[in-house]
Amino acid sequence: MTTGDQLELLAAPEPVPPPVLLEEGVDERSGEVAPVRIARVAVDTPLPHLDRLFDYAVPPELDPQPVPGCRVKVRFAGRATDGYVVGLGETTAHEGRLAPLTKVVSAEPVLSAEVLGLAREVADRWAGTLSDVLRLAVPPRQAKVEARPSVPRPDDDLPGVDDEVWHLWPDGPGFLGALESGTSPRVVWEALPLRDPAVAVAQAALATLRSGRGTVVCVPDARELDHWDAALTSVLGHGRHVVLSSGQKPAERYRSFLAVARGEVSIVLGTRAAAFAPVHDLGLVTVWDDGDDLYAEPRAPYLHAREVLLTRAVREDAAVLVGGYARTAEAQSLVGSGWARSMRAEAVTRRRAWPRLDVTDGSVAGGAPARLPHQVFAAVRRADGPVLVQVPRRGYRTSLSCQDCRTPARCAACDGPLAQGGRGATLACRWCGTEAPRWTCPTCGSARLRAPVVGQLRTAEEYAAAFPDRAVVTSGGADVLAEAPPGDVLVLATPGAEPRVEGGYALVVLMDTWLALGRDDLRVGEEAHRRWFNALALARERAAAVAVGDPATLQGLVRADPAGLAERELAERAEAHLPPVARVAVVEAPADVVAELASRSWPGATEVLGPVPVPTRPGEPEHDRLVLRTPRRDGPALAAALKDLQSARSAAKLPPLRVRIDPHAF
DNA sequence: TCAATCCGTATC
DNA sequence: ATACGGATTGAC
Repeated sequence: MTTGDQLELLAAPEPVPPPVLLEEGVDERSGEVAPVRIARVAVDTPLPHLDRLFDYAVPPELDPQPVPGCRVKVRFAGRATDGYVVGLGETTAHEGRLAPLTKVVSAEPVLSAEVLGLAREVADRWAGTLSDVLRLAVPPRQAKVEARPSVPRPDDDLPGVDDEVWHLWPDGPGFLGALESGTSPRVVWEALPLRDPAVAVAQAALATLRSGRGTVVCVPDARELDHWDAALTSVLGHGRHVVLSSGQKPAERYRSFLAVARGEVSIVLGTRAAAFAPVHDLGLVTVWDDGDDLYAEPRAPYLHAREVLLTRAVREDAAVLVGGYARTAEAQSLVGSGWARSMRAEAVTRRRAWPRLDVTDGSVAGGAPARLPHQVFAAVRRADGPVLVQVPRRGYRTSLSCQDCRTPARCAACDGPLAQGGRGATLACRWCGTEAPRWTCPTCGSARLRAPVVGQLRTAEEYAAAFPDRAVVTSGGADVLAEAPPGDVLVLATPGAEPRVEGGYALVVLMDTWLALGRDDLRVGEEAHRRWFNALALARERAAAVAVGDPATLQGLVRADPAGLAERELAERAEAHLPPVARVAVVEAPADVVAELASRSWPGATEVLGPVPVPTRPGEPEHDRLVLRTPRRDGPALAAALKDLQSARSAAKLPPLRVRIDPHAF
């Protein structure tokens, strides 16, 4: 070999080693060479820079032997660590010595290839780690449950699909037919009072089951879960679905999970973590009331169950049903892009289904109790049957708005909420920090600002005194009622805590609607309308409804037009460059770290807003917040950049940053 | 010249 | 956390 050749070799880039057979064992009897079995393992480590697969040697004497998807113990960085085998083979790209699997915890394959792929995609989308996502996707093991598998089997024949409940929607029966024939339509569904959405979804799950495919149904909370569980049982009979929720006891939850993982049951009803349920041959994913913030995971990587389900539907070619009385801008964007179809009833049906809504200002007249508008007083006196009064909770985070027309005060630079006393005592944007010393209202030109009035919570005693012929019950806070007693009851409930009542309410009252609009996150309007529609949906047919507030801001509610409202909301988000039209990443960390991040260059057309101080409770360390905003197409690149950042930090033993992609609120 | 020790880095 | 490799230090 000449000197020149050697130099060339030295200058050449590091050669990528081909996968090699590392070690060989010789069978003593035959003398044949037996290759060493290698397990590829997803190791449970919180460190982003170690978020990849590692290979381990499988000792031949290990009992039981590993299978793909099973839980194992391995020695990782010197300590015993949990992991999942994601594959078995005979080659590795690792150049060093392989450590052996320490133990196969159980031969139960709890992590399917589908869920692994989903978890990887989800982790990347939210700049998080596979481990963090797998912790949500696979519940903790319960050995006793594994040993004694016991889910009741259905004891009757599969019923036929009954599309009666879907007749209110012209496309409804066709949708069920498509599911039953094995195709995968995608629908954003505007539900209506008068038909139980849980029964309608149960029929959709049944149609899907009759095509040989499974369904995941997500609902926001335990109260809905109970109702939907009963509805699914009424349609499907016993043993055809399981409930999977974080509220269950560990053994109960794991029993449901195992029944699904083993393919014994293929319809899953649950809260947000059920989005990962390992249903075999997935045919349909459904999410009810996707605007509920309970779908947003409060821990890293702060993912959203609706987005997980949509991702999953694409990966597994499943049908999609995003339903609610109200409609989110996110759901509307699926329609706007043509990805999903909007399913609504005709106008005449919608008018018949929703209660007729009168809007009254807050004027109080003689005869009514203190602070109770006389139109509300009169309507309650007139009502023949149960009455629901939705009372906004006090203590909402309030932002500033116009003194004269109540338009929220927004930042001229980024459309974020203005607040007093962020940095110093000047008026400044809570997102980007831009100061607005001379604010004027873009709607009416007024220069006067006000903090929205936080209304007095009317006490049950006041109502009881005003309506002596009615039993007054309350629901809210720690005491949430699922079902109100029948009869001439008057129910006072905070938004989201409204109980159902047998036969539906004769009257629904929405008190002080402007209070709900005084919050300052990006979903003010959407969230307020969602809660109003959900309350109105508890009314019986031809019920009355009264809203206390400004008729101009309640037009969409009066017209009972959730899709129209969602379209407007989406247009506003587009104009303000907010999700789901744009993608944002909200990063929180100590001020010096955030300052350095603010000066970096970020992928594509990413804008940097801030930093601004995060409002902190006493005793908490002070942090700054940076908002990175980017066109949707650059979302993956931004997430990758943030993941790289987290990796670099964890490799340097620095604490992780709090990174939230498209958070529900910030 | 060699071994003990320190430091940074990878973690199979 | 622990283990390893390379660099550094210090005794002979």
